[in-house]
Amino acid sequence: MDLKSLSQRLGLSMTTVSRALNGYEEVSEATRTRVMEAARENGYRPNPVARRLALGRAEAIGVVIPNPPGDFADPFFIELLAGMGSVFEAASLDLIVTAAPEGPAELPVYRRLVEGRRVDGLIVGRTRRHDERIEYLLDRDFPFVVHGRTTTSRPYAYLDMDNAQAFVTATERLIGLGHRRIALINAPAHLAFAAGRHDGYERALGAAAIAVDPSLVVVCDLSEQDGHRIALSLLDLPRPPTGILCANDTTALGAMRAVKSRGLVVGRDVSIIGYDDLPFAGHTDPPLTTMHQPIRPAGARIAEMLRARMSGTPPEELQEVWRPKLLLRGTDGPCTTAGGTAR
Amino acid sequence: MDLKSLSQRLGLSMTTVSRALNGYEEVSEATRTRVMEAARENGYRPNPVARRLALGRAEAIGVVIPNPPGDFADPFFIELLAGMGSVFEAASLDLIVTAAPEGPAELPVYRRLVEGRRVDGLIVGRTRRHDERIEYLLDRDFPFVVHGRTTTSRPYAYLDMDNAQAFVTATERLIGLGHRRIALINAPAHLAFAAGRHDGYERALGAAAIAVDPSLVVVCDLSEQDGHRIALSLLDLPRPPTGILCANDTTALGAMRAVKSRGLVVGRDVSIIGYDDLPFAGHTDPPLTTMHQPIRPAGARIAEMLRARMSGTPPEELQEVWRPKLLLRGTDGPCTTAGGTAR
DNA sequence: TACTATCTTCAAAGCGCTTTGAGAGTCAAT
DNA sequence: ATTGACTCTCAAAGCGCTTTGAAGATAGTA
Repeated sequence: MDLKSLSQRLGLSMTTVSRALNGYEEVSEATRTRVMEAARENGYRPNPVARRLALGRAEAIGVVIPNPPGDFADPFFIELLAGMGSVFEAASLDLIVTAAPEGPAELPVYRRLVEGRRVDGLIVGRTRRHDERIEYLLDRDFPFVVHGRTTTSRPYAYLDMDNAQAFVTATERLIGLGHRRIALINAPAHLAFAAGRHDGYERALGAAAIAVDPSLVVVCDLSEQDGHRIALSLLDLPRPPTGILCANDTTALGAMRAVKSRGLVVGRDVSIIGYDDLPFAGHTDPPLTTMHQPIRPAGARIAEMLRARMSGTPPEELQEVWRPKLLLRGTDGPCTTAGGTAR
Repeated sequence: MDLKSLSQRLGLSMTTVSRALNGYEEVSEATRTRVMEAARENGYRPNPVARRLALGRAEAIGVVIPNPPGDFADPFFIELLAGMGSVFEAASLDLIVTAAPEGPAELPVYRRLVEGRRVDGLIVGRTRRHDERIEYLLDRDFPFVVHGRTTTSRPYAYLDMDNAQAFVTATERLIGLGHRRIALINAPAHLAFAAGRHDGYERALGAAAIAVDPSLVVVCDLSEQDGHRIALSLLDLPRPPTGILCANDTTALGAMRAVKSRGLVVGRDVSIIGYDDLPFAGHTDPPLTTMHQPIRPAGARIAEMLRARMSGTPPEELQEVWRPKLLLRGTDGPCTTAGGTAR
């Protein structure tokens, strides 16, 4: 059933039927209801492709999921997708998902989407401190929303977590528990959120008049293995930390394994705080104290922001920072070591 | 740069340029290279929407991710997406992702994709024993590939894991370690793979002449919580099991927690085997023995199968069953209890 | 030279929708 | 009656591509 046969059946022109269906003023109420009814009865669905051609829009949104070639892709991405999905579905926008590894193959994927007119808007995730994807999109004045933040002089729309605040909170928690030697296992410096976390960590230490010990600040590739390796090296320090802040839950898992393998007890000898609150976090042994962020709502909000951006809202009005919440579970505890050193 | 201006610039008709670009025979080699070159120089990309309208295809594939309203969506789905992504990208097919919870809202999402001509093919996951999505697609003769299997009299394309074989293997492993009281925490019966797993379990027990004890076969909703609850009830049995086979790794996590909370040691007092090999599985304490399946390659293969199906390969030729591998880690061990009972 | 066979190229007709610019019909005011 | 102001409806022109059916150019044969 296409527009033509529907309008013939109704004895109306295609124009009138199309207008009735799309809510134009110039159609009388009577004809409109008549048309709507007939459309429903005949199961008429406008051909989206024809519609797009006429409108000159793609009626689609693009997301590129960053998948490290070897690793598992970040599981939280699917939650973000689910959150966005509901909003786009309601707006009958298609959500086009592509996978690309970080690196030289990444930008071409974005170009294909943008220059090939396959999408009307993009969502950018796993943001880097300097991010050429964002520069590219800004250059072309293409609508997009970033999950995270980057460094650029031009305004852009984003929804970010307050990483600095999160790590102030986490650090303060450990300080409040009596810890003085607190390590930070951070993400690689090129990722945007790493800087904020480092800031928060130093700020909280400063406020408590604790000197920053550079040997306690280390970078990890976000894998469990690397978290394990790095935590071991921290524990082998002459004066090892009694608390460890981790870049994410996966890293925290590795750190826990390291602590246990040294015969120490997590949450007693060494406190650990993660970040993300992945599904497994409540179920480790002991359950992981971590920073929780509402991922699905964030996805939904990002989708709404993108819709606003696409209909002309200036990027300055589309900038939000959400605060993760500290979720106390079992891996943090009072510092039990005199002098603030484990063992 | 559109086809018209490109052909004008070349002094050729749109027909010839279009044909040259799309590899038709009727164009001389000389013109073809001339056209190709000009297209590249001018950065010409055919408008996909116009192309689709003319061709009458959507050039897109649909996937619906099943997201339980409350829970985290299954993390392995993103791996499947990543696997499919590369294949579709190469074929320049768009991958359209929608989220829908299992239930009454699910089929309408499929109908919208199919009847709204938004996709040329679909991938169906989280297959149910009786699956109305599959019946619907078969009724309409719409191309699709199933991840899993279902019960229907009509042939359809699928890639499934050999669940029966997997659970034969897992069960035999425990039997080989001396276990006699082996529990099965299975998935809800309406999910397709549950039956196969139950079969495999019983088959292996039968082969070892061990009677099936119905009180050792229980159903779980696949969450950690439920796995924990059910494992506790198993351990409270008059004659508790010494080995537990779990429907998935998440359930296994819950079971491990239950065992520990009873003061028992996982892998010594009670052996546990999971299924999926999720990223965390190697990093639990002790590391989880589980069944591994190559998810990303499976996604890629499913994508290829769908392309074949869309170009006419009969479904009978597109049916594959892959064998998961048993990954021995630390949660299985010899039965230490005389009489085959824990404690 | 005329005529057919073969190779290249083209103009024009869709694909199914939206939208422009204009034409009918209605009614109150002149 | 005439005019103007609305209200409702329509035919036709795109949107940018593919493809059909036909024609022009070139070469081969009689």
